[in-house]
Amino acid sequence: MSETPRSLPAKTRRKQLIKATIKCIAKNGLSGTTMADVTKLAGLSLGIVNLHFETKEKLLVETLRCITDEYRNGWDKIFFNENLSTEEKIRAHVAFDFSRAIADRNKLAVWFAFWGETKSRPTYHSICADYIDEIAQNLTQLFSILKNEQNYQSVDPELVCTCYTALSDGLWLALLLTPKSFKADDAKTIAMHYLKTQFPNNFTMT
Amino acid sequence: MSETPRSLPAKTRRKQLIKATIKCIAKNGLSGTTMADVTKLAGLSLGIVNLHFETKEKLLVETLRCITDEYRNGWDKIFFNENLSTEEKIRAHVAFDFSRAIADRNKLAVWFAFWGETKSRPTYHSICADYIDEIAQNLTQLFSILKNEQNYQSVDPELVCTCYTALSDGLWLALLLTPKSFKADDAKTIAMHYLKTQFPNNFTMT
DNA sequence: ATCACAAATGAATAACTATTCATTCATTTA
DNA sequence: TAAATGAATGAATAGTTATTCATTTGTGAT
Repeated sequence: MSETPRSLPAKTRRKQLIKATIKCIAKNGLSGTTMADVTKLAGLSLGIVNLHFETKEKLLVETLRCITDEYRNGWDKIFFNENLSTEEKIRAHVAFDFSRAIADRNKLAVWFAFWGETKSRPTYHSICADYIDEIAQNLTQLFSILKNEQNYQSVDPELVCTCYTALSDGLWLALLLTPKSFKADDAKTIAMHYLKTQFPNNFTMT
Repeated sequence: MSETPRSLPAKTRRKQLIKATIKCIAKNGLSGTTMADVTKLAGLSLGIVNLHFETKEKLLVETLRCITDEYRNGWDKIFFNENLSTEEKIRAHVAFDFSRAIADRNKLAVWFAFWGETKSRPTYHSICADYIDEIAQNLTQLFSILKNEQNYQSVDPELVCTCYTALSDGLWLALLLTPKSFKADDAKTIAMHYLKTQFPNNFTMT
């Protein structure tokens, strides 16, 4: 019998509850997410969240941290991969932004749910501010290196970074709001279209 | 004495309550917005929302409709202004997107709060889907006209519209998340930077 | 087998919040 | 000026939901 054991390592349980929270936020919104919903979705008992996270608020914070960490880790793997050229790293970054794992509609709903609350919740805000800054620095650096390697005269790496990042966030919104007519591949095409305008020698050919 | 009269036309009261709701969502988030907060912010009594909107949910829906209408109306004024050239209309659109009235941080918080819930609330979703479609059609048309007027060979108006729209949404997010280091003027610069890549003859000079 | 321990349960509780509606109050009408 | 009207009030109510904790249950040690 491979029944789920009643007792499980704390880390596994926490992960299980966070996964249920993501599903629940996507399904009911942040304001409609209750402890009863989350625990039912996880197939566990009502009291379990308080056992593993103390409060609902802490569960939510850990959920946000989970998806920001996932994004940051994926991005680090690309940035610090010695086998990739600068161009390949940028390509990999775009592919990552619109991959199954990241551009998943449930997770997108969670991102936007928390973004909508950053103004009122300093904790959410600082978790977001953290990774945003780190990734902006790394991405700017990649654009800067590519500019020098390939002698692009008029490119402003910092501006291109801000522009690409905003574009990517906005494309995520389109994936969330109009999933029927707009797919991850369309988003990727548009992101590459922008990069082509800045680095025609690198991103024009497939 | 110019005290606020105790009794006021229903429309005025409704507007007053919607304004308070916007402030409240910005201050406390959608999940932290209570009837008590909204009415206190409006300087009115607890029961008044139910008197004018029946339920909290209906107040929220009208709040969303209020900001989408404001956006749509502003945009219509530009699009149907016979005194503006196509280029001027596009310029005016960018200026509008990052104007005081639209790129206001309270209102941005409201946009994102509702976007974060569209997946779970069909009503919110359909209100958004509505205006998105209309504006996309109009904006695509402007790009298409400009392309033909000025003989831009390789421009794809629909793609440019999707790209500009996503970029603009993403820049709004940046204004919401990093208000200290990123201002409306920076956002405008970046939006124009993108348009320059597509229509260098029109948007390169100030 | 038995015991001891830790994890999990879920009924009960406490806290919160939307909604109701009898009453108050300002304005208008006669 | 008095009566009628209906907008506004806010205490009371009803419903919802986070949290607690006494009890149950599975697991590993002896």
